[in-house]
Amino acid sequence: MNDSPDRQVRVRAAPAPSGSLHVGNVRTFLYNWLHARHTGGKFVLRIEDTDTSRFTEEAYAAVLEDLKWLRLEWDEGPEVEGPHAPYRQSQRTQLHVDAAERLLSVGAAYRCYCTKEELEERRARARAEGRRPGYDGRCFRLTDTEQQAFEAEGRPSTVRVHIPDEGEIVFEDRVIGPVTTQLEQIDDFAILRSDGAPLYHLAVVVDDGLMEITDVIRGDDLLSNTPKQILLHSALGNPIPTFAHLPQVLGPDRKPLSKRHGSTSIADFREAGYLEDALVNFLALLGWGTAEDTILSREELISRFDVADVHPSPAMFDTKKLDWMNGEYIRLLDEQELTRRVLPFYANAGLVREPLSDEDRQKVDAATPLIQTRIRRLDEAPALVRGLFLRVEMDPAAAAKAFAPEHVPELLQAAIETLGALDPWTKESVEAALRGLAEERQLKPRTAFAPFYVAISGSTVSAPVFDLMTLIGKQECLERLRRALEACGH
RNA sequence: GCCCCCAUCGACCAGCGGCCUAGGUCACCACCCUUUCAAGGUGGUAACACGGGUUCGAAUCCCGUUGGGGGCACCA
Repeated sequence: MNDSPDRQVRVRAAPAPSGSLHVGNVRTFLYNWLHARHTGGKFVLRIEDTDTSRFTEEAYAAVLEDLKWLRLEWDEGPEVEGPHAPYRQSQRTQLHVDAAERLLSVGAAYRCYCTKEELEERRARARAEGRRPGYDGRCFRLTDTEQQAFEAEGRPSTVRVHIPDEGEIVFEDRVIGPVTTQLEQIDDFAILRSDGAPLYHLAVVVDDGLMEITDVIRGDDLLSNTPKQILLHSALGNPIPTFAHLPQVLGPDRKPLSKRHGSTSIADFREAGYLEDALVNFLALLGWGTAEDTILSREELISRFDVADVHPSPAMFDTKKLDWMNGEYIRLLDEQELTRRVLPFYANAGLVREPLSDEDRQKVDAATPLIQTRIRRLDEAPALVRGLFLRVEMDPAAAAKAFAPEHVPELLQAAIETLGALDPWTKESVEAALRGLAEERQLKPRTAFAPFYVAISGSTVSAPVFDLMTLIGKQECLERLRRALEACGH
């Protein structure tokens, strides 16, 4: 637990905006959010957009949109602001540069005049000789006269922090456990580019310090770099935050989840008809969980979550389980809400056009209970009720199978006659009529009704056919049955 | 190459020295229910990577091996 009485928990999410968020990053943000809510702390959103060549305003907007959709609301950050504004790293460079100057003035950092080419060449050589390819610290050993000479010739310089060769740095990671690093493994890394721009580690540490971040929860790709950041924090006189490194989220091939595994962005999942609560529930359980329960509300997640319980081993993103869980959440929705959510999918599939006509409105409402137990994703809904809105083509394979039995033409003919005379046209009367026909012919329901599914829905994967027929109306049903009869070869 | 991290059913989680003949969930299989498809119900298959220790006792602690992942940038 981190409910240390002396300071309120402050965590942050620090996305580099490159478009819609990757689900792996979302899990990291979710854990931060859960930790903040669980401890009654603050969740800060800081956008790490320092590499201006890579980040666009659209990408930035997409990040905020994703977080809002997931309802991972932030207490400080863009739009809501707060005492540590600005919350976009690109607007904080002066702060970072000032910190670098301070490190320079106290001798914790020094200027390095090595060129990129020199460094690359030395790195390549080190690798070839089996040595660690980091910086060898030679500019730290520059004499004053050598340095003045470089300055006089106007040679550009980066700023590096000096790391002692001896000693070790130990920190207690809340998911990994104690982590020890020998200082000889850490090179004098750069904190300012030769054009004066601050580098990642500097920016993170300065901002985490200024924003009084107490608990850093992030991906374990930063685990090996954490000692560097601890060193920087100390050099800057910051309190050292606690760290929790989350293992990677894996794809089905056990490789880190990436675009080549297909959909990985929140936008993709939203468009496929996943519900935000299902995604949150599912992601929360990737790397953390309880023994018995899997469907957990946000409140339950918040009260049970503890970073210390997070698995140190990587977890695979299992779409099958997500689909199941999403289906559970769809069934939890009330009909009105589900209707509201599937409507865009109907429109997108060309079944209806907004604003809805009265007739379509009625059909859309009536369709909801028919699809609710039949879909796992919202985008599966249109296929089940296409026949409700359109005179759909009959699926050739389904038709071939359903119309093959010898009794089918006669059955369809009888149905056309019986239904043609049916009054009133209600679900009960339609069902009774068709069941009657099946019984007279001693047909089992499943074989008897297959032709009707194909005739009305175009397929045997469909919402229940009696409901559809009732909603479609007598005349249209008769039309489709006649069409089916013709397709049988009559 | 060097350093660091990880290792329970196919997947996610439970297990934190005896309650384990290893539990739950997804997936899978079978059966039931059923107008198709689902949903629902019942049951089932299935795992402690390997090898050494420590201990009366190990899935649980330690060490190796193997296998995965990450880091070693004037990227973030």
